[in-house]
Amino acid sequence: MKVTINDVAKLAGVSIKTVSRVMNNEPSVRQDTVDKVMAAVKQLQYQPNAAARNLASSKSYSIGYVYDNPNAYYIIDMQNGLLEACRKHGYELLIHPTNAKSTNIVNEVLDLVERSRLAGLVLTPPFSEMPELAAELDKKGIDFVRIISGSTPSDKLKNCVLIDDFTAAFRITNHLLDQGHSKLAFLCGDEEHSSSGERLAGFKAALTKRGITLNDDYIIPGTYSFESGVQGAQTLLAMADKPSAIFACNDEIAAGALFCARLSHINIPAQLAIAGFENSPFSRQTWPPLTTANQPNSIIACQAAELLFKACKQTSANANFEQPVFVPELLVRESTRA
Amino acid sequence: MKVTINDVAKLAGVSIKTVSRVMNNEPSVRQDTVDKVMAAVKQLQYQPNAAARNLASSKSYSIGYVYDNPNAYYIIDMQNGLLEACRKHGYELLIHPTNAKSTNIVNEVLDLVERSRLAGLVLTPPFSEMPELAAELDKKGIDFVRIISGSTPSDKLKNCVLIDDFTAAFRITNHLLDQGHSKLAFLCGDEEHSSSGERLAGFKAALTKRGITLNDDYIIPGTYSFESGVQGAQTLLAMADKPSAIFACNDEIAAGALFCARLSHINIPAQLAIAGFENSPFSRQTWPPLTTANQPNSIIACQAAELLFKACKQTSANANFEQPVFVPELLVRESTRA
DNA sequence: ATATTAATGACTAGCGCTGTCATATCGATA
DNA sequence: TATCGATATGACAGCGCTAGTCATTAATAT
Repeated sequence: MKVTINDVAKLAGVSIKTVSRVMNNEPSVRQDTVDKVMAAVKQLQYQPNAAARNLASSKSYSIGYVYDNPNAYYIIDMQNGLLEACRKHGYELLIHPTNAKSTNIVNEVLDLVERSRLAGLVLTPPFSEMPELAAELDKKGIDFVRIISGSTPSDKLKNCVLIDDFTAAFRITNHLLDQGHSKLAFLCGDEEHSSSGERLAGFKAALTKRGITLNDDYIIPGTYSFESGVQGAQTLLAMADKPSAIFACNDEIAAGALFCARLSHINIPAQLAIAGFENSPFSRQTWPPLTTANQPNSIIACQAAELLFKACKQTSANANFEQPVFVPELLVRESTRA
Repeated sequence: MKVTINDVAKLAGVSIKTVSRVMNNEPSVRQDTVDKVMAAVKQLQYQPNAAARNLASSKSYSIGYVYDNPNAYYIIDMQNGLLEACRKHGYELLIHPTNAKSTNIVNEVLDLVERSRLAGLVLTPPFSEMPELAAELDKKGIDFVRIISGSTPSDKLKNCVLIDDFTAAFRITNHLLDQGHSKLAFLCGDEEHSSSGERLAGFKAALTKRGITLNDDYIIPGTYSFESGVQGAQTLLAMADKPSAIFACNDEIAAGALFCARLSHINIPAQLAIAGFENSPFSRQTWPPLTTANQPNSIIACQAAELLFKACKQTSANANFEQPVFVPELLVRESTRA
């Protein structure tokens, strides 16, 4: 019934110490010994007792995912990616949704790590973009990986997985320009999310490159929400000189803009092109379907977790982080097709 | 730095065993002793080490949430509700998405419980509707709570939280009838989800009560997906005698139907009324917004977890389960408003 | 064959808590 | 006040594993 390390040792004909060595990937175990042990493990379906392991080694085999994001699809994708990596490496995932704006969020996270004896943390925006959090975690020697908006690996972003929102936004904007639009508006997401800034920067860069003058009035601040999209579009459509295309910072905003356009009996895309970002499931389900950029969230999350596991294994001294960069890919759909 | 039970015992002037008793709410500890200990706990900010607890007691303070549902909003809501209850009771939540159709799902779940030493399980459809799973869990003495579609508490549903889809569907149908419709169609969800059957039953009951003859051709089998809604609506709209209202088994399906209606240039709700179910966030964001029924998922989940914790504490012998029933509430929006 | 290194095992000591069982304390009764 | 049953508390072992220390053996080099 309950298989312990002893049973494995007996079956493999080695000492429990050796089994322990194998289970923990310690060096200086001969390959055929490893094989013998692994065979026994498989035969007995041995699963080390996590509690005992944690207790004895005072570090756990679980990582935490701290998030505060209203987008369910995003979270689920992230979770699934993280879980995939966790399963592969025998870790457990502890999810910790919380309010990013709470005053002592740093302490809350620190508490979480201590209480649950977490081996590490995966942070997504806005947590991945809090310098004071990163600093504190570093100080305490807590391993973590951040998923963050950015295009260029750098020393400051040591333990980061980068999402190149800039380039993706640049491409979406180019697509809009290719459709013959020149009066482009931009609906921003939350200011404190750097993705919003990056996307806006990509948007501006594309205009500049084509020599198109940017109309500052066409840049509408907002948040990553449907309501914000409705409002933003309202503002734009009330202008004497309306834009002919809207680039929304994400699909929710774009869906809001679409909703507003429909209220105003404006034909999409004939009278107004709308593009989103993120490739949420519903971006295919709006009418017309939204042009957007696909962010492979679960793959990104999986990579982030892999990176974290690597980090956990090496001493911080010789830490040598890769910085994978993902460029969301342009998906052209009817909402912008001439 | 690290506070152990010893520190608390010393400060409170009692033995560690007594502290343990207090921490576990065991009876036969005098009130003033409890107070002394709790004061020490508070002063030292003591947090019991979960790993040690698990190891010593061979049962853990985590529960599992097993699910297989494509609906991200649903999952997130459930998770949040479960987490709320977990935090309150000092439990941890282990999420376990998996494929419900895999052949040996029962073993997989059993494995999960054993490997992670789970204290209990929360099951949502379709897992909550697998008699063989429930039987096996019962046999192994594993505590679990099911969230399930049903209206009447009964012995067979001992450890269940019920969602009264029947009544909710009955009310939605009544609303449709009140709008003057008499040619009502129904787009089914997955057959293996009993919610689909319950909702259909409620639909039929409402028609019967009003003495309206049911057109069997108007009942379209399908799955809980947008695509299914598109297809179902296509079938209905291709009929010589089209229905004037569609009741979709959930919002996704309704959104699909909406999409299809738009493709066919059919005006909603003037030419066709469409109602959904679930109150997904996007049901407010379609055009026009969808009439639906609100299922308070996170509250339901929280209740389920509470029930589970109760179950964990009592011996199965004197188990005395409540069976809370939730009736999703009708939300009338533009998609059905005359 | 011998020196040198790499693999492995035997043993021990915990990790921080809970379970068992023995002991101490208490209130009530005779 | 002595006695008893019930209640409250403590001493101690052990959960299953890791990690350290040496001692021992096997593999490789000289």
